[in-house]
Amino acid sequence: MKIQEIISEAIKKAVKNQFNSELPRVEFQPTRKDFEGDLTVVVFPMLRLVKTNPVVLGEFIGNYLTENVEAVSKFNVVQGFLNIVLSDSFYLKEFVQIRKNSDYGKILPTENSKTIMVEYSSPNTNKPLHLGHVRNILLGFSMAEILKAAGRKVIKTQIINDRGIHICKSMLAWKKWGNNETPQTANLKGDKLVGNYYVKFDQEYKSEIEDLKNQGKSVEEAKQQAPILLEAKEMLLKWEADDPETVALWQKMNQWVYDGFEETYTELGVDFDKNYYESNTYLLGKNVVANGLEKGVFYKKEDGSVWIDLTDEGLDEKIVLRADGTAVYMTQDIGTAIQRVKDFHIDGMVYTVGNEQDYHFKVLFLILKKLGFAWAENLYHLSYGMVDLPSGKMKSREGTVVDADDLMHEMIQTAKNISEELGKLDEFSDQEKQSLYKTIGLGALKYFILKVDPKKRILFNPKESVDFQGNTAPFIQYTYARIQSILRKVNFDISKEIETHKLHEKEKELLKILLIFPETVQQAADQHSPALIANYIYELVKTFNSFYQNISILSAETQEEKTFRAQLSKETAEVVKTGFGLLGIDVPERM
RNA sequence: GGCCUCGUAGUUCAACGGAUAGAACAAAAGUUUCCUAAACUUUAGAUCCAAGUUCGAUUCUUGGCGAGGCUACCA
Repeated sequence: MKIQEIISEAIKKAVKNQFNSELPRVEFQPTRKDFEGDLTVVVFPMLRLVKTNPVVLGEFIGNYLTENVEAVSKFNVVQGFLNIVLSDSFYLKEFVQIRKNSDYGKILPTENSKTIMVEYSSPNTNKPLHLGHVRNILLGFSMAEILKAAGRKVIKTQIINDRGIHICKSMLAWKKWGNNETPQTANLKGDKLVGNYYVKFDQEYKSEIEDLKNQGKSVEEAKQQAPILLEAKEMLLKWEADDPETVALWQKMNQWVYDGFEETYTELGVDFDKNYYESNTYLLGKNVVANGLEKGVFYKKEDGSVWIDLTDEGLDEKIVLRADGTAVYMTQDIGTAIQRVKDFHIDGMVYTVGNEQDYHFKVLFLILKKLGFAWAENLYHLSYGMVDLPSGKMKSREGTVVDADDLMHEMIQTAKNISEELGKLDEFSDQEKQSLYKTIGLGALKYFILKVDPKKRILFNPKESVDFQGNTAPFIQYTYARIQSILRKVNFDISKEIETHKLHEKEKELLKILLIFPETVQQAADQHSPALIANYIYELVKTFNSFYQNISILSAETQEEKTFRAQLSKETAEVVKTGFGLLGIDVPERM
């Protein structure tokens, strides 16, 4: 049982005996640094039930705890705050438990564990991945890892947006001007190649619009009548009619894109258990709408379109099927969700999608609830803010996007430049250096993005944002590497358990943080926030550095002290590694 | 117009309704015969405004102001 629970039970019992009132719960918080103590009980909330003043009640509880709970060694009361000091032996015992547990911080899934599907990335196949996708991918992947660590079974998925007019645009441009170019002949990643033709289409389209305007057409007319657009629409019809030539081209070009994406995913260190393709799912959901119509969840308008009325929930009416009977985005998402539950028997889903779709997911979840699916209670939209540039909003057509691959290369290059400047890695082989630059550069990128609360927008300055000092991955990685170095030099037996030891202030500080790691993982899972893990790891590392700088292992007076400090260092490194693993960030053994 | 999110040091980020609002970068000062100075230790600096609820509000409610998003029979 956790110490909070033990103390909480004891307090409830004491208050009941003394004042005859039942406390609903006891509130704890870590004691602030300026006061003596480890754990603080807030007495104020109890005063509603127990008529006395906070100091008296605090003293009473404090005395009771010191006498009846072994782990409590002393206490003090400041205003309405009861500060409890826990005994060194309590901490030492807890530490032994941590060391015994090789999966510290993780809960292993059992038969009864919930299965959660995490969707992320979900790209279009007409252009390469960019910075916005990077935030999405990192968040989704990290969330999947955190949920796993919190004892859930996880299936990672992406839905690939592989059909529609936008794909036809790049196909058409390639057909017209591509000269049968391939990624091999062009020596270009497939997604880049296809993306270039999408841009090419847009240029032609714009110039045609200009021509038409000069011929006296209005802007609206020009946009709709541009020959190249009409041609693209025609192509979409052919695709929908299964025209063999069109489908073959579509398959060929999409495959180029998939190969390109795969490279980027591998470089980022993420993967998927299952891919869904929109070309397979875009017809799903129509029969669900029909059923819902029978049940009265939806209603039909005169023109034949089907709607749901959500005005009772403070939302609008929303269309779920067009007048011509074809599906809209919502129809598809309803169908896909149901399909996924069928495929994997999942209990819930996390959708990693930008916050411009907050409304869409609110409606989607509500519809699924109204349709009566039990799992609809466990849907979560992991919504995140835009990634802005100092120059303004990213627009793919205006070339202001930061390409994911370019960005990663730039980060690795920056890591290289800084390392060379400092001359830190001169002894390493070229291969080791390359691998380190990657670990550091990509770590910096991932950490920079994940440490921020997902729902906040990020201002990303490619040049200045990546700092190799302070609250950054390189700082943490460096500390990890240093600990490994310390441990290599320690030549005594650190497997021996320390039973009694007077804890140094710095040791205790570090130990306290180590103890809350499992809680932090659970919280991060519950709140869907990798940022909690990132900030926890930073706090841990900072505390370690202070510990390490102020009390030396080797100059410790007794063998016990040396051993204990080495153990603390080792455990810190383990937790950093585990925590960073949840963020998808590597740690180097040396740097 | 309606709905949603955000607003904290010069900058980038923290803070289950709790004590004197924490860090980092940038600025100023210091610490290396001692396990990696990419470190550590100091100093200075902030809750958009106004009411309300509360023993207590950065946090909750209401009203302003500011930034962004959504408000398609696109996905």
